[in-house]
Amino acid sequence: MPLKIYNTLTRKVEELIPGGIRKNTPEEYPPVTIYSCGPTVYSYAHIGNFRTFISNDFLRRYLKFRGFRVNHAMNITDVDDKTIKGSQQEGVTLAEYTKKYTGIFYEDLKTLNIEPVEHNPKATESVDEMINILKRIDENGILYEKDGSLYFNISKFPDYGKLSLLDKREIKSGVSFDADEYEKEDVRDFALWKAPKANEPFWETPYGPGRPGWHIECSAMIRKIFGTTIDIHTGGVDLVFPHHENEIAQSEAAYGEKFVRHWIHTEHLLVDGAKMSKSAGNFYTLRDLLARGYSPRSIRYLLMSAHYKKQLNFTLEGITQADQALERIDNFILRLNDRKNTSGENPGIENICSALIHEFIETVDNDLNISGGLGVFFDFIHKINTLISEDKVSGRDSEIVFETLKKIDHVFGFIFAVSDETEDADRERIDLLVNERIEAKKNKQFARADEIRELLKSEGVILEDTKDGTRWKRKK
RNA sequence: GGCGCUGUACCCAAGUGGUAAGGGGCAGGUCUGCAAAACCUUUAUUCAUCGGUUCGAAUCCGAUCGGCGCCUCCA
Repeated sequence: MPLKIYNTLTRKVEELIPGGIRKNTPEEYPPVTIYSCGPTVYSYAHIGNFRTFISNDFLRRYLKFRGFRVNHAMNITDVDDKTIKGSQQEGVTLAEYTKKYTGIFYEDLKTLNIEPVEHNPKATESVDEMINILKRIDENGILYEKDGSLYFNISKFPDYGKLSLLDKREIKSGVSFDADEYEKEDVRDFALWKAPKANEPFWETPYGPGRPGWHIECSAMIRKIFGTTIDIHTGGVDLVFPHHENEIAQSEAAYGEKFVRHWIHTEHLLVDGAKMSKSAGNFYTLRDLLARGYSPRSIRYLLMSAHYKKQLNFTLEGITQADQALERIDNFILRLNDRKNTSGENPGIENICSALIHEFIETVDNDLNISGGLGVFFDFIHKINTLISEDKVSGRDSEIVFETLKKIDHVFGFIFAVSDETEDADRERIDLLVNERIEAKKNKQFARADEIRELLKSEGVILEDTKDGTRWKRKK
């Protein structure tokens, strides 16, 4: 069973064939080249941004889990209207300004347990490659200059519009296509290079000074890192038009070869059923949510748990539900830990574990069906839980289960990766109290036992009396 | 107006021709000194509505109604 993913360009679910030449196993393929449109570092990224980045992270992790090697780049857009404006308002250089928000962005990625990727190119460090592309487009007669800016001539690139089905679109009357204050021959031509304005940073080129148009940044970084056709290009749906359409036009017009094999677009996150916006009061950054006491792990779970091609309606209630799902996983791990010192061996465990891996792959291979994968995973927990209740899981068995959980967590990143669950400083004291309570119960001093239970409860520690003894956990 | 996503139980959410996964919640049960927690069991003759194709449809086709997004910077 091959891994299949929906391709925005062809509008079909297609097998992923890295390098374009079919091989027998994932390991035989060349590394999967992936480019993800990253953030513009002008402010804190919001949770909608992180939905896309988590969906990219899931793709990357799953490919590795399946045995593919990956070579993944995510850019940092560190020059555009917003970053320039922001730096001017704060009275700092563009570089200082973007450095601050780039740092914050990386911190947030780490908080959400999003894996670092192999390359993080910056637009400002890729200007040489942009000039190369400008030259090639110029040589091919598709570039024109007007008032110091350079434009892409859509009429000379017949393939223009194939990603966004532009020929099928009709322009709503009243929508201005000329909103960026630059003169163009055709309203749909787009700026490759923008003439410098007063007090704005600029770079020297053979075509004169100026700064990059937004779209050419990505084309240049992809060329610089990967050189040729890449396997996967990802981004949010809003980037289909015009950003990705323009990337295709530039790169293919410049180099005459296929730009990208698979386009993957993550649908938008809604908040309380509507588009997130500051004016609507439903705009959240990651840090807003953390300040309200929600855990990064729950947020990761929630953002990950729905299929990438469907809009995800984010609610605070949803985080709570995600948190409860995670608690089921945590309780499972606690129960598993309790089996550590039991002896014996249940041959059925190994079968259940390998069945989980097989079913998981079979499910998720179908266009990254994460919800289905979660279903398979919770089924597995249920099966093992039942065996634990029947006393049919030994210490050795539990180790096999743990190994399986670790494998799956390479994809999920929320089973064990719990940065917010550090070693409890009060562990010793709590253990002592718990033991005192066990003694009290033995001696039928129930008043004292209840007193200890209440004391710990007031500190947020929950005791669980099981038939094998008492264990405790922190209330979330 | 065009394009795209979408409508599955109280909430979240899989399932694209073979008879409704999973999580939360609710309700029972087990365990317990009592509780709590945990675990177990149960919870949609039905998939927005209407019609069609088919031996068979949530899944395909047509119509209708509804939610959301994009078409302007945007993950």
